[in-house]
Amino acid sequence: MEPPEAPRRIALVDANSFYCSAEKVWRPDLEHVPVVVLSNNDGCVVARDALVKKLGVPMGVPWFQLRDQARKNHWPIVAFSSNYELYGDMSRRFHTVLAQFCAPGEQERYSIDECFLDLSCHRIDPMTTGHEIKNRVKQWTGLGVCVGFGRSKTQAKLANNIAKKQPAFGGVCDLTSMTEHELQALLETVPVQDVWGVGRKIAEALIRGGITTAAQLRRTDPKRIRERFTVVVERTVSELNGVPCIAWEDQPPAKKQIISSRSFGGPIYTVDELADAVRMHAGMAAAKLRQQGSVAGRVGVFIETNRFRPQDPQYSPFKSIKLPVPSDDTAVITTWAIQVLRATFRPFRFVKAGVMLDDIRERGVTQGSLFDALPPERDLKREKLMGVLDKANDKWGRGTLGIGSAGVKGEREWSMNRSMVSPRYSTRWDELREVT
DNA sequence: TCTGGGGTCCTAGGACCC
DNA sequence: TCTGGGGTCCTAGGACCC
Repeated sequence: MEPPEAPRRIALVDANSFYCSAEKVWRPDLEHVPVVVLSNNDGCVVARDALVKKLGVPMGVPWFQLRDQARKNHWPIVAFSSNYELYGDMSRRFHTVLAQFCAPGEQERYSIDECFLDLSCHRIDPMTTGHEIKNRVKQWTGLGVCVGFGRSKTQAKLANNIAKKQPAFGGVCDLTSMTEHELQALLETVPVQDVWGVGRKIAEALIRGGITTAAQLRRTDPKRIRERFTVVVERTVSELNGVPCIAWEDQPPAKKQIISSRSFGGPIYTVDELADAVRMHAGMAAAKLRQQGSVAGRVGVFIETNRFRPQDPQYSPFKSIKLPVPSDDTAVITTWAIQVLRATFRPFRFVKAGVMLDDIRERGVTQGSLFDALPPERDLKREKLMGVLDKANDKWGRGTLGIGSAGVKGEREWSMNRSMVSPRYSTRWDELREVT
């Protein structure tokens, strides 16, 4: 029999209103002004600061609706177009500070603004360490964070949620030092839909069955949960009980699917204009593919009409095709994508297009066709060309170089609207913050 | 007029094979 | 002419996450 494993202690550090905070760090004049950040195309609200949340603005509202509402109510809301170069750099700083608190394999960069730390092997007082983390991130990056400690990732997420929503905790919540009785009592205060892994549908079903709090979910019979739902929810119950079921991933695994898509700045009606956008997305997706050293075996294309206009005829097909030989070559992927597009196109009023790469595997270990006498030779000339493409787009910005007319910089009907974008303060010399 | 983008995992069901 | 069950692979769709 194996010795029982020592209990784990996992921290989840989560930045508060990350995109808004990343903007406000550079705009101290906006400290007391409500701020939102918009999705691509200035479509929806994807981030709200504390002041906007207090106004009762829900996540995901269309900006044109909020703008009118703000005008009517005299809310001085300031909106920013999304500035991913800025957020990416702020994220890098955030994770770099957190790396100081653990060994390399003990950090999992879960998302742009969330990070798990496995501190099981550190002799720490969680509350003290939690506040140290919070203070140091604030001091070095300007970002506010909350810290949650638990015996599993789900518990750590839950602790973080409590730290965020219950001011009495002061931004740090430690479930690992609580008695069973304290833990269960605290979880009584958490609605079941706040549990990580319980979304809208499952929450509805649970509540119908009389399970309304995290404490109740924790006490359910895993077998019955599995019969009623899936293994995913069963694992959540185990995790709530402090039994880790979700793997630790300190190295980000290679993507199994890569998507590039975007709404257009305005509606598009012709296949040639769609082809232009699809070429751009094929190029973007292929570049991501090369970056992780993979090839794709399937290329798919989707185009969409506007589902918010019920008066319009709707047509939103997705079609994919298996490549004769898996590839990471922009020209190859583009050619097939355009072919798929032309096969599905019908004249409608389109508002969005995208390219999806599937059946992704490591480059170099690909099996050639049975009928190939020799393994397919790698085309060194093409690889060199792709290398130049990637370097140029990396250095001078996306869409500097493309195949054919794809992604040549300039205004088109389908290019994005982002009229309220802030400077890239931290990554471009010519956009540095000026102090006068 | 204007309503995001990019992922993962699981399950069910059909095709196909032995 | 009739009839079976088990296994695998693939795909579509649903649910979740940030």
